[in-house]
Amino acid sequence: MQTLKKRTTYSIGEFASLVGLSAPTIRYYEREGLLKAHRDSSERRVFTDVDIKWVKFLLHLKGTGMSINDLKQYVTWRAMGDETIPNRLALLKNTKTDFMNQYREVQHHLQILNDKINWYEAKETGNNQDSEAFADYLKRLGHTE
Amino acid sequence: MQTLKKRTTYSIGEFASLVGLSAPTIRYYEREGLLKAHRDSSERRVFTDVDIKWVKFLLHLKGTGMSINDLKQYVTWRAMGDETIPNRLALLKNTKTDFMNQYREVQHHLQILNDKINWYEAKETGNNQDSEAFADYLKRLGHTE
DNA sequence: GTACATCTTAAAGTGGACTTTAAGTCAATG
DNA sequence: CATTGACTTAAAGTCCACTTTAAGATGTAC
Repeated sequence: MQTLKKRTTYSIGEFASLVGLSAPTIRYYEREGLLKAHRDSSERRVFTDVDIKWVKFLLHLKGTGMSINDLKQYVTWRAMGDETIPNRLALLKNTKTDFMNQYREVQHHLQILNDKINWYEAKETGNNQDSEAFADYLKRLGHTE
Repeated sequence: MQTLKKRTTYSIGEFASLVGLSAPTIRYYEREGLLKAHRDSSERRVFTDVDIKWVKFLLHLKGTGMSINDLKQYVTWRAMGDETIPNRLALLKNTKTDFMNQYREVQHHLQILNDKINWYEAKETGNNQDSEAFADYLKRLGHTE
């Protein structure tokens, strides 16, 4: 059973748009050690599909709240081999804990935003009980602060 | 039926810690026009419970993704009276739309973070199918990218 | 063979949201 | 009545994550 691997490579511009970043940002990430590019005969960066997967993974981590510095730490540990798996796991779990806390807060913020939108809409359509104040409206809904 | 209103006032330091900000941040918000403080006989800022409610409300809006500039716009419209309610409503609805889009993205990021944590844990306890690659693991779970 | 897009580097600049500094005022306490 | 701590202002500084600039090299299209 023979497997044909597509051997596609990308310039920094192609690569950048494939992962949704700018070329300067890719260079910046490389300077920070988050990725390393191969080079062609004239020192131009060459990227592969594996690099795409890697950057997309980094962006997922970043999207959960990890800073560039956190990512650097992760990448450093990764380069050190399997004995740093506990470190990486702890970092990811802390990230998750922070994320979940933020998540809860943000849901409360959304609730207030929704309440305010509904309050304005009631006010606009004249459905407001005698121009009820927002604070009283919230109290009536059982939403604090 | 007589109502006793507690007439408590706060210095900037007390106020700041009550709303979870620093005194310089309160001054910064005042400079930006997000709030205005009363002053005592020696020009020191004086805040009330109403101000606390107001700042907390602003922080809820801020927590849904509104920038200081968005808040300034909101406050400006608010000061112009009820004819700007449609403007404010539109601003809040746009904020909500942006928020919901971000929310969905971030949930996907969390999914990948969770998958990676579980993958590491499987790897640690030796429960990994022959050191299955993360990409294959994701594919098996039906999680893209 | 020349124009043009795209790449290369190092270094400086940007935006947002504060934070810090410096120099001074004021009220209360010992 | 001097020290202390909390306040006042304006202006400069900080942090993060990029972005922009400048000056030059290279490969491709006509």
